[in-house]
This record gives sequence, C-alpha cells and structure tokens, in this order.
Amino acid sequence: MKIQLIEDVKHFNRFYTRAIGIFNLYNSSSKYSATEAMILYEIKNTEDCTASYLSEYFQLDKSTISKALSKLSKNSLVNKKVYEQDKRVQILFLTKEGEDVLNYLASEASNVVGNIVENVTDAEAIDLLEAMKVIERILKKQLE
Amino acid sequence: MKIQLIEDVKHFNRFYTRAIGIFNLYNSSSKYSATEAMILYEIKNTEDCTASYLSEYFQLDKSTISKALSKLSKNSLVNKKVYEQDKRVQILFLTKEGEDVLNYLASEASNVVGNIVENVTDAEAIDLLEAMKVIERILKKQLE
DNA sequence: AAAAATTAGTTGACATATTCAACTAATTTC
DNA sequence: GAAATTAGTTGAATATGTCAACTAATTTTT
Repeated sequence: MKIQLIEDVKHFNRFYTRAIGIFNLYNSSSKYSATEAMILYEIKNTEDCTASYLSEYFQLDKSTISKALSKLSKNSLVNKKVYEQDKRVQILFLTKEGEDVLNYLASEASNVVGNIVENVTDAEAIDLLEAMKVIERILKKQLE
Repeated sequence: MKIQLIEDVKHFNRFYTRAIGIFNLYNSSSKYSATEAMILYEIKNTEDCTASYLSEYFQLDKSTISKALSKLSKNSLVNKKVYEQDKRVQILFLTKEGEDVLNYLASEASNVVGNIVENVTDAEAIDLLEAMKVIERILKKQLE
C-alpha cells in the first residue's frame, strides 16, 4: 500500500516540521542562526570539511554556504586552510572561539529539548529512542 | 538517563531537519513556498481558521502570517471574511483556485515522497509507520 | 602538451522572507 | 467609561536564498 505510506510520511513530515519549529533550538535571541549552528556542528564533526561538502550535505547553494562561511570567518569562528594537494579546496576548522560558540549553542539546544522531554516517562523514552532509530535507519538508505 | 535522551533527540532532529531539506517538498521551481503550502493546508483543514491561530500554531510572527496571507489573498487563493461575533477577527477560506493549488502542491509532494519511499520494502514500511506514530504520540503531548 | 571541460569557491544584483515596533480598530476588564 | 488587551496591518531594517558570471586550479580529451 504505497499510497497510504506516502500520505503517512507526509503527515509525519508536517508534524515534525512543526515540532522543529516549536523546538526553535536556535532562536532569534541567539546571535547565530540555525544554519550557522548546523555548519559549525558539521565542521566540528567532519574530517577535512569543505564548502562543497557542506553544500552537498545540506543541499544548499554553494553561494549560500560561501556567504555563511564568510560571516563565520569574519566573526573568527571558522578558519580556512588551503588544501595543498588541491589548491582549489579549503579545509575548514573551528577556532577556539568557534568551539566555544558551538558548545554554547549545543547547551542551549539541550536546555530546550530538555524542557520538552522533561515529562517523558522512562518507558516512553525507550520507545521514542527506538522509533527514532528505526526512522533514521530506513530513511537514511533512501536519502543517499 | 535524561541526558542521553536529550542527545538522542537532538541527533534525530539533525537527521530529520536535513531529511526535510533533502525532501524539498515545495521546491524552488514551485511558484509557492513551503510556508504558503503549510498555510493553505491548514486553512483547508481547520474550522474557522484565523491569522492568529496560524501564528500560534506555526509559532511564526503575526506580521509574517499577515504578509503571507496578503500575498495569497492578492493571488486569489484565500478569502477573508470578517467574523460577525468579533469584528477584529477574519475567518480564512480557500477559494476554488486555492483548493486547486493546494491539490497540485499535495500531488507534487506525494511524487517527491513517493520517489523516496519507492525502495522501502513492505516490512520496512510497517516499521516506519509504527515508528512515526510512536514519535508523534509521545511528542505531541509535550508540545501542547 | 595544449585546448576544452570540470570543479571549488567568491561575488554582485536581485528577489524573498523575517523581525521589530508602531499603529488602527474592536473588544474586554475594571 | 477609561484602561488594557487582542486581531490584524504596515513600514523600515535586516537577513536569507537564488542566479549567473567570474577566477583559479585541476582533470579530461585529443
């Protein structure tokens, strides 16, 4: 019943899109946007992270990434080092300040999520976790 | 272990945020944005839908909603009728054209999701569905 | 090995979207 | 009936995303 599956996935998309909006992890009071937070996280957790990798990974235009990186670079959160084996490429690094900001954003996000899951029971937590793993496992294959 | 739960939810948020980005249901070739699609859907499926309801529901600034509605209204997709019991309030309706556009956007979105779940097996589909239900059931309570 | 094509990244012009504060009009509270 | 609240609009400022053109480095083709 593929048609039903499609409608159900769309329903969940609507639900989770709104949930993410309500989570509002990187809110307007924060000096940094969600995109910037995502980029900082990805640079930290990806070996030899580059602008084109980020562009591909987030499916964002390379100009969008370039400009976001320029801003992060101007604010001394990110450094770029020309990759010697291919001088078109720049490897991205977080500065000390970039790490600090990332840690700060992560703890803010943890507080928000913490408030939301505060009233989740232990049994629910187990189910929730399992369900998230299932979705990630199944969809990840399809998204590659 | 609440701390672990928080980190796991954040992990899933990252995954699903990216998944939604890649789904790109209402893509740039479409004449209407994701926000507009969401608004049309919500007007269609909410009795006596109003701008403040949408603002609250999507946690978007009322000016953002107002402007989006102006555009939809100018494009003859949405009509506003003053609510007689409280003349500050306007009830929102889709026009025939609005319904058509919503249907069109829905079928586009179905195609995209269809492509993604194309290779999901029947067994996986059952698991996926169940997992989505679990997440929605548990998180919905917390988001209210 | 030179020409042509591709790739990484930047830039500028433009269009869109979002935010904030100020505002009007209708309604409620006191 | 005055003061406060609520629904919705507007304008100015800012942020964001998109597109095409561009440079420089590298790879492919012949």
